[in-house]
Amino acid sequence: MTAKLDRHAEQLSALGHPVRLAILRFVVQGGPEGTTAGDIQGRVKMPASTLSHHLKRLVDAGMLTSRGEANYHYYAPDFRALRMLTDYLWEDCCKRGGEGCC
Amino acid sequence: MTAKLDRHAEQLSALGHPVRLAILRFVVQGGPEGTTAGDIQGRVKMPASTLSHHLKRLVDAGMLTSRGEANYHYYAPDFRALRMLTDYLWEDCCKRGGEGCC
DNA sequence: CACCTGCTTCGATAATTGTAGAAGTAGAGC
DNA sequence: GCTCTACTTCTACAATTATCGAAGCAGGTG
Repeated sequence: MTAKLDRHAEQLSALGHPVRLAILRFVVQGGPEGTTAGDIQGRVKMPASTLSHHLKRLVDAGMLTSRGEANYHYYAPDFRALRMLTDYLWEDCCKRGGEGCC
Repeated sequence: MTAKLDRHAEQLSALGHPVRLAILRFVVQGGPEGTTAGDIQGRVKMPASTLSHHLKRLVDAGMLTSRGEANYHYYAPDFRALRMLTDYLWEDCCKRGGEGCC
């Protein structure tokens, strides 16, 4: 019970940084095929080491998956995880009274 | 453009802590009337000062609104902000190619 | 008008997170 | 097998965030 909450908090925390949120959106917009680290760097403009740290955080949180192909690294969104996360926020909305909210 | 991203990152960051996520869900489940700080404390079990700090963070991020009535403080969810936030994550999904994801 | 309740604000300390240069690695090409 | 590209990992320092006791404050109540 708490485990699920902690996991979702970790995911939200991973998204709770301007650079990582920009990365996630860019990768989401790029679709299931994935986007290379280089393309992401071209978008967010920062040292590779810093970018890599942020990408690792997103992968660890389960928001992105990564796959290496030749010497490129592709990052793809985990749509299922993202959907579960957004749904979680609305779960049991107003069950303790009230209405007309969701 | 970046302002909106920064704002949403701030909101996600506010939700990215187990205690605050638990608070938000509890308040969301409590409906539009709001939930008192005392009721929230009964749920999350922690010193009042720490709780108050977390509540302030959620209000500052615009996820909750607060209202004082007698000597109780009511916290209510900002459903509009929450909806905009969850929608934002999916905005322009796959517009750079790919399909079958959203 | 003391004084109690229900919370917030202050202040200090501990813990986590962000940043980026330098060094390391895996694969492609000559 | 050297070298270049495309990243990642290491390391260290800076900045932010979390926690909670103590003090403060705005209503109510006797």
